[in-house]
Amino acid sequence: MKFDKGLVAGSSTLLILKLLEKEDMYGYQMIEELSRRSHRTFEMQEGTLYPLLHALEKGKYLSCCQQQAPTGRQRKYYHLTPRGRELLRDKRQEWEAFHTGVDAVLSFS
Amino acid sequence: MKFDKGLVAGSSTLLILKLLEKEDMYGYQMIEELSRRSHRTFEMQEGTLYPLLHALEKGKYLSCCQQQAPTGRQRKYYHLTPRGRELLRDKRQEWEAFHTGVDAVLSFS
DNA sequence: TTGACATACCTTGTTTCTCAAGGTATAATA
DNA sequence: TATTATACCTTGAGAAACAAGGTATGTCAA
Repeated sequence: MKFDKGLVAGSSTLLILKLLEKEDMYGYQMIEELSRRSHRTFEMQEGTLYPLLHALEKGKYLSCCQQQAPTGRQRKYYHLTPRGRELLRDKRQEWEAFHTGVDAVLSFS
Repeated sequence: MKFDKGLVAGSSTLLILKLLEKEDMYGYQMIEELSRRSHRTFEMQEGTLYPLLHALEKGKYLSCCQQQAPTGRQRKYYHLTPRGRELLRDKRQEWEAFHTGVDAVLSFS
């Protein structure tokens, strides 16, 4: 689905961090998983994901290690650092507050 | 509260249209009302609101008429057009879908 | 009366972010 | 052999918030 660019922008970090909460993943896999878990609601573009991953790595929220896949191809697996877990918690709270605020306005009559 | 710029961006149009659903308002009043109805969650900046109002007016989603306030001061009251009501409905649906998608990803375990 | 504050409108410049579009390279498949 | 899927990446255009600045009027206390 096509969303307002803004909504996507505000949530992409949260969504990616959440994906990595339980297991390490590589970029291509994240796009697949995000689509799957959201029931095809979110189809993140590569041009959105890769710069975001690089920024998160630079900020020490993610660490990265290159591994050989069973197929023989090279993959970059990203891992959530403790610092990244904190950010996930913060972003989650931010989302809750935001979501509550919007619904309060929408339900006003 | 301070939010990720993106989330604000994605919802500002929806929130403003919703404010005007039941009554006409002027810019300054919208900022107050939005803050009140969201329980101080959203403090929209004037630099965000005024360009947005102008864009919505240009797109015929809002109409505007200047009126003299009881205080003697000039105010620009904005009114939701039928076209604006359609946009409100669409933006509302977009928000529902988005919100459902995010929660689906966040509740995945 | 004068200074501060609230009301009410507006614009500019910076920054940040998505995404379309393009690129590279390898493995699998037809 | 050609195409598709996988897997990574960058560039450039466009959109939008917001800090910071501006103008002007009305109210109110010292």
